[in-house]
Amino acid sequence: MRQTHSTKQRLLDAGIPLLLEHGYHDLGIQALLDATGTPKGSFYHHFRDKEDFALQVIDQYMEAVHAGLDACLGDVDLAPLDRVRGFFELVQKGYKQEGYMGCLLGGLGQELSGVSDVFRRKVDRCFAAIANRISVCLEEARTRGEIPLDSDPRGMASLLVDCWEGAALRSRLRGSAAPLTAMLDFFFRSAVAH
Amino acid sequence: MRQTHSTKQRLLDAGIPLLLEHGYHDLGIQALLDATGTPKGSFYHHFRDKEDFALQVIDQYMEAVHAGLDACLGDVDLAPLDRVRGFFELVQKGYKQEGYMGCLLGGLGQELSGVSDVFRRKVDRCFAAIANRISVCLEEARTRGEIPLDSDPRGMASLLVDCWEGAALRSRLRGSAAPLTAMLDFFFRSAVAH
DNA sequence: ATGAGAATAGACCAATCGGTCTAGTCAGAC
DNA sequence: GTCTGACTAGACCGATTGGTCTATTCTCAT
Repeated sequence: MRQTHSTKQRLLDAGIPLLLEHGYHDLGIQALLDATGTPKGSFYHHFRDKEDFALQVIDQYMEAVHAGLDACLGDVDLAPLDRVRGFFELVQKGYKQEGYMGCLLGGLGQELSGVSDVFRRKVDRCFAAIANRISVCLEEARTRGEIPLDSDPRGMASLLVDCWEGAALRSRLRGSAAPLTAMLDFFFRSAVAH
Repeated sequence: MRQTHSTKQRLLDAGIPLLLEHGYHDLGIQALLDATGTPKGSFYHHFRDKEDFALQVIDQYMEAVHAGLDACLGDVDLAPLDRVRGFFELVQKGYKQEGYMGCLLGGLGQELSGVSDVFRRKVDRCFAAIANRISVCLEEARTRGEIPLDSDPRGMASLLVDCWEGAALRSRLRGSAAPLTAMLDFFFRSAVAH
């Protein structure tokens, strides 16, 4: 395997911003090939088809997300609730760098969930995985008394992810971080005292 | 103009569920034509092109939304906050009837905002219009003391719409109303007492 | 050195895409 | 009746789509 790694990786890396911008159906294989200087034969050597490619791009995206979660949620110097907020602020910085194109999961989820159960379930599992990790932190916040004892960490984590996605869409539409920060402010203020 | 009205209207009516399910790029003109028994000539008589059609479908969708707002927000027998909640519960009923396909604005906004400024701005204006009408009700709630006097009705309304869209996406992914009700419960509980 | 398999390279394919074009049909104005 | 413009009807078009195929080149183990 000569430089299989670099070619396949190059395609996956280019896939994230291209799928973010164009979505699935508007991104032609040829456009991806042109953008990366890859011949078609290579693409179909490394990927079964376009769907396989997009699914692996999602995996690639999720690796970065989990790396962000690792970095933020594991910071024991911070209070649990601040770790969670820190994660979303990190993601927000990423959005800004990409020019506020929102979240790949939200984009592909919206475009494809009506037409493909594979993508629908895949994206849902990704959201559930993120919420799951956040709920651990929220549970710790609960036992520490940072949030009310009768809070529901799992429900709150899922809600947080859902609302974040909505704010990310709006942020994309407006090309601004305002909807994201407004959402975080509201959520964390409400979570502490309800 | 013989039955221009019924043909054009038939296309627009069919466009809402078809665009909801397939999104923009996956909905071929021919599929729309087949679904409605319309010859291609008629389509291009009534619409400049596919984009023009989709934009008019959005207008059609917004008419229903504004009708729902009229019905709910004008109900003076209810407290202002309950009117707002009533609106979203009405929308939620609609989602259920369509099999939880989410919101057309969110779907097209996600798919097309990276690729078309026309759609990006259009969808953003639609969200802003909805939030605007809701903010009037929230302002009334504020002066009546239903929510804290230092609340920001405009910001809250925008936030509510954004988070709703996120919950609608999740509801679509899971084929369930749970994310929608969870979101509403959290928001209205938090809005009252912050 | 050579054989094997991984990877590259791009010509090629049928199908579908959005859109155009011309012909014909229809209702109402005069 | 007949003229006019709105509307229907679908054949047709070039471009592009996702995907296949064969030929070639490269790397590494032996």
